[in-house]
Amino acid sequence: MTKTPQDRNISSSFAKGLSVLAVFDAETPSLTLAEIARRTGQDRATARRGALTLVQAGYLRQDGRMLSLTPRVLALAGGFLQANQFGRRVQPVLNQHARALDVGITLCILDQDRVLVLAQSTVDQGPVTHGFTAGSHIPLVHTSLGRMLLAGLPLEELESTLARVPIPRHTELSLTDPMEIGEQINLARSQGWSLTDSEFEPGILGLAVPVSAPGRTPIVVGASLPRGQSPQKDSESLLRGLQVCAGDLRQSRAVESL
Amino acid sequence: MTKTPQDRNISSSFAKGLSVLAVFDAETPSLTLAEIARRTGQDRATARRGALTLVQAGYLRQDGRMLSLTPRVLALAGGFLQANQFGRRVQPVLNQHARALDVGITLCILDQDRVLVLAQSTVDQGPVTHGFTAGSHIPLVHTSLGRMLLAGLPLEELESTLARVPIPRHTELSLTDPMEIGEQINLARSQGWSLTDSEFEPGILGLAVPVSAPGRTPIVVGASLPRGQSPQKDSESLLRGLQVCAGDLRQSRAVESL
DNA sequence: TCTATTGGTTCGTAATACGCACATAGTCAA
DNA sequence: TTGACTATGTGCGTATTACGAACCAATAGA
Repeated sequence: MTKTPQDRNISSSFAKGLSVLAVFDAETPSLTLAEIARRTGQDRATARRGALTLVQAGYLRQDGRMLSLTPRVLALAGGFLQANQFGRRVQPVLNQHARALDVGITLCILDQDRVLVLAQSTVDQGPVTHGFTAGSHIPLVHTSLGRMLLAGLPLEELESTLARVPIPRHTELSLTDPMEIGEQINLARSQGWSLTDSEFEPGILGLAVPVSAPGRTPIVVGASLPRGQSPQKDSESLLRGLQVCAGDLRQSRAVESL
Repeated sequence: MTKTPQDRNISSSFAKGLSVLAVFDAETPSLTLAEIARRTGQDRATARRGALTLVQAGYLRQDGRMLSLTPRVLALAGGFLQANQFGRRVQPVLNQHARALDVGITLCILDQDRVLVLAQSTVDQGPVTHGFTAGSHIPLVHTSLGRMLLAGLPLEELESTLARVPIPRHTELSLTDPMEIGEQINLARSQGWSLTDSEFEPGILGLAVPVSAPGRTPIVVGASLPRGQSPQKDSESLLRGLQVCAGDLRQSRAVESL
């Protein structure tokens, strides 16, 4: 009657618990037990055990019936950031170019069909402030960052991804036809940069260029700027700046093993 | 023969797995299975199951025999940062004051007897660049940030903490007598700021002021500057700047519920 | 008010993770 | 090379563990 050919090397309890920790995202900063159970697809009792374990370990805190993340989760990320010398190698480069170009620069990677912000330069009051930080997720198909990342995928992976991801509609100008989006991605790949115009935020241009070498895990940097009369012209100097920034990052060898 | 009065609400497998994830810190960016087992105090087989589960979940990657964190752990931190609007409320304030004062400003909290960096403004090439980022741990008893944090603890907690933590010796000037350190902490509490001189890095001053209200979970901001002839004088204007910064953070209500 | 949902608890049982043990393969010194 | 040591992978019997249904109490919503 053994019907579960489970991998004895994987701890399913642990995996279930992890998925509890992972349901806390930007949109839902605090959740009830019932919510967690629903989102993880676990039984309420199971989700409760997972959540209580996380509370005991200090990763979650409980205020009444709401559960939310504690600062301790930052320590986990800190391990990654320090291991890759982000503070020493990446952040200074981003800051330097951001200062010179007077824009916020974002470094991103793909993670689970989403764009994950690895690091972001910090310029006072940029024109577009969505409040993204390292660890934030940003839209995939309607941002220059996302499209440039997708352009770095192997073709078959790109196709399956495009077929899989939802295509929301952030603005009137958001492309909704997967074919059109695919073309923009191909364009980005061939020309080596990606420009989006008001597809995520009205009146805002997004510009992104690759950092990683072709064929490797895609990593990109990008920036936003307010749309003027001529998007192409507006972004010309910024494009060159971003390309220099990407070159510096490549040279710093900081993003090679991600 | 039942001898383990275990809490049925806690999943011990999950807790063990979490401790595997937590052993990856700044000093040891990649570990072997045996190392993990040793550090977590778990059986090798147990540690292996935990690690393999983390690999499958995408939080760890395996290169040969070495295991290391993947960028995905950043997403966990992102949940916390976004929930508390760090990108929108905290980072801009830090950046603004950092720019005005021309120093890097660090926002910290206590976590497990360590100083955890919550956020950091990044000024181009500050004098002291340890490469700290959000999620980094910095020394507790020999930095102004750590002492100011300790000064915010209830007295009995402070005592037990001081008795518990190791006291390393970073420089010739590092205080090593717990009593002396305790006095410095008391001084910090009474005067409302903390100054350290070359106790962590030779020739570098550290200055920190509290952000949190007295009695609440301590949160502090601080900065570093090179030591001149007179530490007190050097830091006078910076102290006022940090106090304004702390006031702004208080007003932004961003750090109330940590 | 009534009703639906939630949080908390109990408990029998199936499933699971534990950890010893063994086999193998590197690693370093002598 | 040899030999001692350490690391990794895996099998497996068994005790532990986590599962989830069922139930009650409390809360929220209408």
